[in-house]
Amino acid sequence: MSNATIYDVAGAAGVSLATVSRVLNNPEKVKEETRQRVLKVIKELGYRPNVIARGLASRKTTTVGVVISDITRASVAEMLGGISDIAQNYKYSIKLFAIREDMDVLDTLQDIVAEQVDGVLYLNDELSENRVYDIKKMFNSNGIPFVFANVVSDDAEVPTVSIDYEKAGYEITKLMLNDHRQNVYLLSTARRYSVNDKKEAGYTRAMEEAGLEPKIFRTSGDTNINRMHFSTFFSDKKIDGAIGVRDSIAVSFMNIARDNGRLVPRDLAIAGFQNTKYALLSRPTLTSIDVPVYDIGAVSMRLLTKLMNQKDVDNIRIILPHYIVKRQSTN
Amino acid sequence: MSNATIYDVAGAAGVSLATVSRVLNNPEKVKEETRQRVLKVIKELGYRPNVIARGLASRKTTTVGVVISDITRASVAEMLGGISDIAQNYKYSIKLFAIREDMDVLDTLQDIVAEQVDGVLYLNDELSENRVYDIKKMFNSNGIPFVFANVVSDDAEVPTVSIDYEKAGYEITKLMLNDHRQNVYLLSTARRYSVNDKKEAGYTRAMEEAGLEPKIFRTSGDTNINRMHFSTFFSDKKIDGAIGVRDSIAVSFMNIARDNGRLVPRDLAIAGFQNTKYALLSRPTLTSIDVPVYDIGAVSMRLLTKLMNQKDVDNIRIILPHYIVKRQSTN
DNA sequence: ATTTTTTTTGAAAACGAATGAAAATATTTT
DNA sequence: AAAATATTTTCATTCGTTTTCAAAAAAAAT
Repeated sequence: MSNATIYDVAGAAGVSLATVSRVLNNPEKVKEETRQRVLKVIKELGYRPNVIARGLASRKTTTVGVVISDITRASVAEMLGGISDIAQNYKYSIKLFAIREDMDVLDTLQDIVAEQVDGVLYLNDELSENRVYDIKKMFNSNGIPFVFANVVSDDAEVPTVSIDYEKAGYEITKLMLNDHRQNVYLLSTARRYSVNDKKEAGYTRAMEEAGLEPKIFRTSGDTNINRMHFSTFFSDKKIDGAIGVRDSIAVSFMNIARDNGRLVPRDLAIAGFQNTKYALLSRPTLTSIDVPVYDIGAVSMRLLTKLMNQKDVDNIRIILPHYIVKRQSTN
Repeated sequence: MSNATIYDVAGAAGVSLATVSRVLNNPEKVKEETRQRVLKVIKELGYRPNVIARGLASRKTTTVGVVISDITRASVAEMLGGISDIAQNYKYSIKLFAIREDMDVLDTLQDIVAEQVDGVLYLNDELSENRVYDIKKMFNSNGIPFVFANVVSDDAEVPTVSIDYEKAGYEITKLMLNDHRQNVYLLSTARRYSVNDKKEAGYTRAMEEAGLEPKIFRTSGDTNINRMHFSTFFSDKKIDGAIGVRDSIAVSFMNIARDNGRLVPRDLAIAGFQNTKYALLSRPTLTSIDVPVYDIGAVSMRLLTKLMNQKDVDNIRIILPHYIVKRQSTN
């Protein structure tokens, strides 16, 4: 049990605990000589300050709460990777809070507040504008800094980090239209939320500019259900282009199209969003919008540290660049 | 700022803070009538006990540390899903600790100890037996319960949850041999660690039983490097079966085999490990060993809660069942 | 109506560190 | 060498809970 406390260190070094505390937190305030002595004892005893006690006394836990819904999704995991790397640089710990469908979100957030985290990172692209507003209000009233990662919101006071999804939707649609495709579908999700709304907006803008009717098909995320839904496409619809709001949707659509005898990309161009490994491992490989998920995580975390340290931040709404990775599934 | 403390509650309810504390922690010890009164005030004030202060006083944080290396890997993320669900049931919070290549593991673990977590879950299938031993020693000397998830170790005192990888390796190899394949390769990783050692052992046993020479090919995890390495296979080697220690390895090998004109499964049978989404989204779909990753996470967490609560646990080495999911890449 | 037993409450001491004010020591100025 | 000033260290309090011990109140037994 190497449970040396600050008292043990103080005793062994022949100083008061205040001095030990200062060696750790304000080293410049203690004389070089005593500092070295204390440092030596600290090393000998293998002392590490009890993070909980420190948290109580200083009212800072150097811990950030990260709120996620489905960690299983590749993008979430990768974002977490970015967060974790930066958090480590700034010596913050990460507490994970998974929000399940059946839970009262605001109530859970209250719990997070009780956990005394110094700030919160909210990862969830499936948020509606109303939800964002509620969450903002709740954290503000508790004085807890927060950042939304990969969320878009029209509220200029909400700190967010994401890409310009409208533009991305526009560009990828444009890519197909320039290739003389006439029947380009957007495969979106059944549930509505702001990120996908933007993609849809961009898609719609491109279609309308070209004098074409936008055709949005909504599906659940589930792969098996998709198979059923998608099959209907190939009986009569003369589809020649499809954009999935996620790579996994695009890939499973592509597989089913090929099962139905369509040649990709000759008969049918397909593209996805997110540029995950699916896009790379599929055959043909999938054209996809590269969303810098890792960076979104990293940048959010960096923004959050600034907010936590009261630095006046010039820009709380960060848009990162995206680009289209062209692969075999489009011309 | 809804920062009601236990004092505020005590004051408003006209009782001492000890009573309020009891209402929360030993409700049966306080008279029904006062309990209701206190509970009412708690609700009115929106009081939630400060988790940090509680942690200091009780020396329990109801927090578990989860140690991971690469969260990006699908299996890790899914395991985390299982952990998170169970942790929530038992009201434990999760603190995430990512260990990077360049870090001193033992030193990091000391930090985790300083964080006062009640227990630790170590997720990492890439551990050597020595490492496991060091980690065990370190946690034992600090009296912190721990469980290794998806790790195999020969040390009977180390709590682990995993599947029988040796058996799985044997079975999947057997599947190919029964199909009269003669040149079955195992595609393993360059770095050695116990989980893959077991897979290799199972593969080797099956091959030797059949009087065939085991052929293990070691590759890095990187997809691009794989491409180079794998290509050499198709110039002269008369390979007719391949087992990847991960789905992603198997899929990328399969893609390259097809690029080289091999027909799967006619010329070449392929199988993977883990049964991830890759296996499902690849064409042909990939035969794979289903490792119940979510369950491994969930069961580890449950085992850990038992250990944290000093319950005498009958079995600290849990083997979960696996099964082979046969798909198009094998006959 | 006492006394005894049981239940319910409160006062006060932890828990381990941070911190502002005061004391001690060292340094500079005169 | 004393006074003034600056630096370093210690003292005492605080953070918001849990928990022990003892006192008070209520219930049961006489």
